[in-house]
Order: sequence, then C-alpha cells, then structure tokens
Amino acid sequence: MTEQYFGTRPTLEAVAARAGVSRATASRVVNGGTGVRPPLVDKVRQAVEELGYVPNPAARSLVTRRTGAVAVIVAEPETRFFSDPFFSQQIRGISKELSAHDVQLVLLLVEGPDDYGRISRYLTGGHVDGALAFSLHDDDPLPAITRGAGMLTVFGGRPGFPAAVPYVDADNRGGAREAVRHLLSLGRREIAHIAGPLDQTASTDRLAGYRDMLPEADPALVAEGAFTTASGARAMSELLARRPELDAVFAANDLMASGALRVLREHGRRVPEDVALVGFDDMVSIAEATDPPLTTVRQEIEEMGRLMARLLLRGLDQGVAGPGAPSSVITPTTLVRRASA
Amino acid sequence: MTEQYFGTRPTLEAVAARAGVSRATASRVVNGGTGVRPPLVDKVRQAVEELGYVPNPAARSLVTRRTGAVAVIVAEPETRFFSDPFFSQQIRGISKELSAHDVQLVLLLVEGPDDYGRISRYLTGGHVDGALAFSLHDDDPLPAITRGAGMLTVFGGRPGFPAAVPYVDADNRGGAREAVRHLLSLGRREIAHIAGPLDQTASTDRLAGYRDMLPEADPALVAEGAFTTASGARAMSELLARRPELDAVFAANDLMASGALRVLREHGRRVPEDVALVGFDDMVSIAEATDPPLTTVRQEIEEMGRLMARLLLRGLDQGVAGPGAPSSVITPTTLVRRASA
DNA sequence: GCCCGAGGAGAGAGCGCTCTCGCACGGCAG
DNA sequence: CTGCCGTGCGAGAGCGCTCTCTCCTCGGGC
Repeated sequence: MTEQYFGTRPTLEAVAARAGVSRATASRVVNGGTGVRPPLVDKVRQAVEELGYVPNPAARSLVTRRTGAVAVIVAEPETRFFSDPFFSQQIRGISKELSAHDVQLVLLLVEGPDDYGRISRYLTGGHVDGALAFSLHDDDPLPAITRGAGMLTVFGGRPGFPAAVPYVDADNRGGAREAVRHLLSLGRREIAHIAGPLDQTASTDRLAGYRDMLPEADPALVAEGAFTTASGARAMSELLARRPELDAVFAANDLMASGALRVLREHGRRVPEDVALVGFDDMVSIAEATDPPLTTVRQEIEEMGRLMARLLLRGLDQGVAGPGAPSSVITPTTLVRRASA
Repeated sequence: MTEQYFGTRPTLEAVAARAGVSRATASRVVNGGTGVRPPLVDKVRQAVEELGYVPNPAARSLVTRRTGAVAVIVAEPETRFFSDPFFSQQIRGISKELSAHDVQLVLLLVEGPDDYGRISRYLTGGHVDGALAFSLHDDDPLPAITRGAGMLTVFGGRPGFPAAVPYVDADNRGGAREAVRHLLSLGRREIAHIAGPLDQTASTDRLAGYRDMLPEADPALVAEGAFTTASGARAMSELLARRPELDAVFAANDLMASGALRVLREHGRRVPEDVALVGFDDMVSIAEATDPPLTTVRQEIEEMGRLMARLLLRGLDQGVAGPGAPSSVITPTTLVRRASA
C-alpha cells in the first residue's frame, strides 16, 4: 500500500535525495546497477520502493531516443479484420514476444485510404522504434511509407513486389502442394481450387502450389474468392456450374472452405464421398466446427507473429545501420487430416 | 520527396531559425497558431514543410504531462480471445474513435497472472493518459490496479462488483428477456438456457433475463458453458440427458449456440421444428454460417467500443478531478430473426 | 500630441532523465 | 613513502519542447 502523492509523482531526484546519493548514481541503479557498490545499490532500491518510484518514460526516451514501443499496422478492409481470427492470433504471438522484452505494442488500424497520412505522420514522429505490418495488397502504400519514415519494418506475409524487405510467411506454395497431393492420393482427378484475392501473395502462392501439382488443369477449375465465407460459397456455385463433374476442392482458407461446404451440401453433394474438401489455415474454431470437420493445411499463426516480433527486435538491437536488415523467414505448414478429405 | 537528414531530425529550433522567428512563436504556430500574425504563421508553416518537421512526442509529453495515448487492456484466457470476433470488433470501434481524436491505442494483452505486475507498472509509469479494460471476471484484479495507478478507466461490460466505475454494456438482461419472449410466442414451453461462465456479469445478466420470463423454470433446464463452441455442445448434451422433452434453447452467445446446434442434429432433433434455438451477439460470420442460420440477439459491438473510447476521452478532457467521472452507458439490443427460431 | 492598454513576439526557465567527464580515494608497485 | 592506475561517485550539460513573463509596438481616446 504505497502512499499516493497526487499530482507530484516522485522523480529520480527525490529517490537520490532519500538514498543520500547523486541523481547519477540513482539512475545507474535503476538501469541495472552496474558500477555501483552493493550498499549503495540497496539504499537506492529501498528509496525506490518507499517512494513508489517509476521512471518517466517521456524524459527517458527524450534522451535515449528509444521509445520502447513498436507499431503494429493492420491494413485490411473491414470485412476481414473482424471475421477472421487470423489477425487476433498473430497479434497474440506478437504481444507475447514483445512483452517478454518489455516493449509495448501500439496498434494502428487502417480504416481507409485517408488513414495513411496519419500513419505516416505517426511513424516519422518517432513514437515508436519499429513497425510490424500486415497483409499487403500488391498496390499497398505501406512499404513506401515505412521506408519513407526510415522505420525498420517487418512484414507479415510476403510482399507482392520485389523490394528486399524482411518478412515472415508460411510456406504457402508448399502447403498448397501438399493439399493437392493429398487429394490426388485419394484418387481424385477433377480437383478445383477456390483462390483468395489474387492481388495478395498468400493467394497467388497457394494457387502456384496448386498449379505445381496440376500443370494441365483446366483454368475453369479455378475460381477467385475473397477469403470470406460468403465469397467461398459464391465461388463454389460458379465451379459447380462450370464443372459439375468435379470431385475435389482445395480452398485457399478455411472460411471459404466452410462456405463451399454449405453450397456443396445444398447441391446434394456428399463430403467427402462425392467431393473431397481441403482448406487452409487450420483455424480450429472453424475447421472443427464444420460438419464434417475440415481437413486443412495448418500454419503456425501465433508462431509467425512471435517470429515477426523477434526479427524486429533483433534488427532494432543491432541498430538500423547494423550489419544487415533482418532476413526473412518461411515457416513450415502441415496437413491436418480430419473428415472432409 | 523530403530530404532525409539521417540521425538528426529537424527540431523546433531549426524551424524557428529558418522562419526567422523565435522558438516560442514556432511552437505557437505548430500548436494551432492563435495569437500569431498571419504572415509569420505562413513563414513558419513553410519552414515546417521544407524541413519536414514533426514534433518530438517525448519532449512534448515531458512538459505537457499528456501522452496522447490510451491503453486497451484485454484480460481473457487464451481460448476466447482468438476464437471470438467479439474483441476484434470492439477494438475496431475503439480504434476509430481514438484515431479521430489523434489518440493512440496501446494494446496490453494479459496472458497470465504474472502479467498484472507488468500492467500495473506500465500504468503507473504514465505511458498513457487513460485506459479501457475488458471482460472482467468477478475476482479480476484489474479495477484495483487501474484505481491504484490513479488511471481513469472505462470498462467494457458491467463489472461484477459494486464499485462505481464507468462502463459500457449491452442490455443483456433485456435482450435475454426478448429472446425468451420470442420463444414463448412460438408456443415453446420447455425452454432451456445455456449460460456463459457465471463469474461474468454478461452471463448472470442474461440468465437473470431468462428467469425474469420463466420464474418457475426447472433449474435442470439451465446448464453452464464457457462461451465456446465446445462448451455449448457439452452443455447441450447435458440438457438433452436431463430434459429430453425440451423444445427450445436460448444460448448466451452464438458460439455456444452453434455447438448446441451440432449436438441437436446429432441427436436427430430438427431445428427449428423440434427444438427452436436462439443465440446472442449476432456474430454475423457465425450466425449466418450455421444451418439453419441463427436467430439471435444483436448487440452493437463496434458501437460499444466507440462509446467506451468516447466516454474515456470526455473524462480525460475534463480532467480527472473534473465535475464527475464519466457515467455508464447501456446500449440496446435487438432480436434478429433468422431460421433457427 | 501624449498616455495608456492590448496584443504580439522573444527570452528563458524548466519538464525528468541519461551520460560524459572529472575528481577523489584506495591499492599496489617501486 | 611516493606515484600511478583503476574504480566509484558526483556535477552538470543537454535532449526538444511548452509556457510564463516581460518587453515592445501600435492604435485609440482625450
């Protein structure tokens, strides 16, 4: 039960006075205590305790030029951010890693094109030491903004342009190959694909994996969705109209797979007997809730978030001018077999 | 294309020099420009532009004692945070309101009991001006922490203790009454309830609403879940075992309703013919994806988030010592009729 | 034409911290 | 016993900004 000094929080000065040392020594103790003799360390520690001293972050970062915070920028049209647990999970991984290093997470949600100015100003303002950014479309202005602000930034998902920026991504192409390979191993021959929006690399990479395994496949077997349940349903209807004889579907995420599943059932196709279905993500709350439960390609979403944070922190520690920008990381995927294929 | 001065960003001093005015005048212009004659204002504005000046937030908040940031504290066991779009949506509303006022959002996720120390230190450290906190269990230490830190805090959801803290909550009790009233109007007489965890007021309030309409109901008609799909399924199994003759279920959220739906189907009960089912939340991605689509009680989640932020900002503006802590707000609910009841 | 008041601009103090520098003191070698 | 080096501590400058206080200037009223 520490006393409350309303209005005037104790300063380092006060701590120093109470401990009978100089401000410099008090500062040394607060920041690790190296080079100070034990008895003095104890005295200062005690003074800190008694006064309930907490360093003023503004004063500190004014001189250190470090804020101890990083921005997490989520640029995604309405629909996806709050229907897709993907981001929550990735942010969770990021949060864990950051708070383990006592770094704070400032969340910047981009709601519309006007927001980019705000974000840009915020980054150049030096509120944060670095940034993590998500889910770029090919024409996303974010990389240009973070570069312009001179802000070290790690991206989530491979950016859709040749710039050499550090990123963390799942092995989308390999995962897709595995999904299709599984369907082939079940004896399926008319394998359709419901792709995500093709201005995102996650979609194009998964499509590329599909094509790797089925180079001869009829283009009519591919339909584009938008990573939402509804778009998956729509794409499935299209595919059934175009190629009624299809016997398998690989959807680029679980949400679209669940939409497809509903449409398949409405058309009287049994899953997996008539049509085998594989998703992507292994979003447990979706994949296990469908009937039948979804066979899907699992990516370690939380781990990817953790990796992004780790990469950024490492880059920050070496200084931006250090031996190298952090390099990128591709995380493996695994096929999770449930009942739908 | 502003020139980049690596290492040395321009200061107010530099702007003042370039504009041929004093630092004080430059500051006045940057902060609104009142009391400065137009020609000087223009000169300063131009200098700001040319140098690409952005104020140093640390220096600023060192003297103003305002950070321009608020904390959003999410204390929720793993499972729920990333399976439930609830939070994402509420955070979205908060983010919109905050960024409209140029206030930043610092996200603090509580991963375990050890984190409370970290949070407490962070709040007392003065990193933020105020806080928004979520989803308290009855024994949650958060209110004590924010009070101890002297931090103005608006809660999301009615806290489970008598303290007079400002909060924003949906009309859980009224919504529950409406759900049950609807089931009664359909002629159902054996109406069961799948409650949420009973150490949260959202659950107890919804249960209270159920009891308001059915004061005589057999206690065996109520089972407790945990707001997850799996727990909803489990609760439904229990209820069917205890009261096989039930003809309606009101679940305290959509996730549990979807779990219940699966179990009902597994037991050969048709929905809505044999058993009518109503959920709560109107989580569109769930309620519309079930088969049949879920009748549910809608709460305006994003709006609630926006309101929380508005309440906090207003309180902050008046100063904590102002005429009054912000008062609480209860937002209305509406019944959304789909096919399940 | 003079005085007074209002309003606009500048000087300077400080917000709370870190960090460099210099000084003092103790131990050891010569 | 003296000189030198290493270590521990304190003094003080300064990070970039805001804001008060003072000074100056200009306009209006008598």
